Amino acid sequence: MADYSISQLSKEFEITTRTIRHYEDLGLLAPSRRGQTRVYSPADRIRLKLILRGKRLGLSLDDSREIIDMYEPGKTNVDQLRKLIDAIQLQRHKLNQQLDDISKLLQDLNTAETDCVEALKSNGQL
Amino acid sequence: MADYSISQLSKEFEITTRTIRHYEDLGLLAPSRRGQTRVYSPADRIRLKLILRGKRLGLSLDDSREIIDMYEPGKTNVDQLRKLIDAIQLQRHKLNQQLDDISKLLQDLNTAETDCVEALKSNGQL
DNA sequence: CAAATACTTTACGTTAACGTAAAGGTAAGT
DNA sequence: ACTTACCTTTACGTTAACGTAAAGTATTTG
Repeated sequence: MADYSISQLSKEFEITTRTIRHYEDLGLLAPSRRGQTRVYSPADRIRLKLILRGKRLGLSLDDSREIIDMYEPGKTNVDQLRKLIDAIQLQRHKLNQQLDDISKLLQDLNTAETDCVEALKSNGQL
Repeated sequence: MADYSISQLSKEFEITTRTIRHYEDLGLLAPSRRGQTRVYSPADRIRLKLILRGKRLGLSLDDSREIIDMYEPGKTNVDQLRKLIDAIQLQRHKLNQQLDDISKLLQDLNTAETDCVEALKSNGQL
């Protein structure tokens, strides 16, 4: 219990219902149904949260699906586990690259900002 | 001096020349010309670098252009400076959000990885 | 019980960010 | 002079990620 309707989720995460259905079309979500109507479990909600986090990080929906599927149970096959570990390393590498990019950008923003503030000061305008 | 051709840049950054010309079409780059041929200055090269960094962070090309334009000189107008500072704050906010997202994802990856390794160990396969 | 509200599927439209020819100009090497 | 290697513009094609409209079903509310 404590399930969600599609519009509830769309409001909570500020996306359209179309978007949520789109994720289902691509196999990223698989809510159960009550009759014809979609019913989202807390687990479904978490999956959606992960998808949106991936989006903020610039991942494609396909990438997100792969990552999310990493957390799924039933990974009994040894080869699958090895492939998973490889995929994880790769993702970690990408994320560390992003961290680097971000810290550089933040530095640049700081520089730009102090430049602005200085310029304003020297105009006696601040 | 120390200028670049379009193919040099495309090789250095592992993108196609089409991509570079596309950025010019969108007003992100404005190389000079020798005759009809594009000539990229070191400053142009830096701009391209910034664009690609933005891309890795999931920014749109329009977003990147706005950010890049922050670093440009000739920002004498006071109102412009104020707007710039606001834009910088906003970008900083987004980047901090991304930092948060990434650290969470890295945590998840760690968990997933140790789970994998454990599963392999218990199979006597590692 | 009628009207509004929320849900559904189907399907064509749109935007961003390029890909992919096509058709041609220029400059260097042999 | 001919081929090879870059360069150019123009223009239609493609993919991802939805938007948007149409047409219908189901439930809730005045």
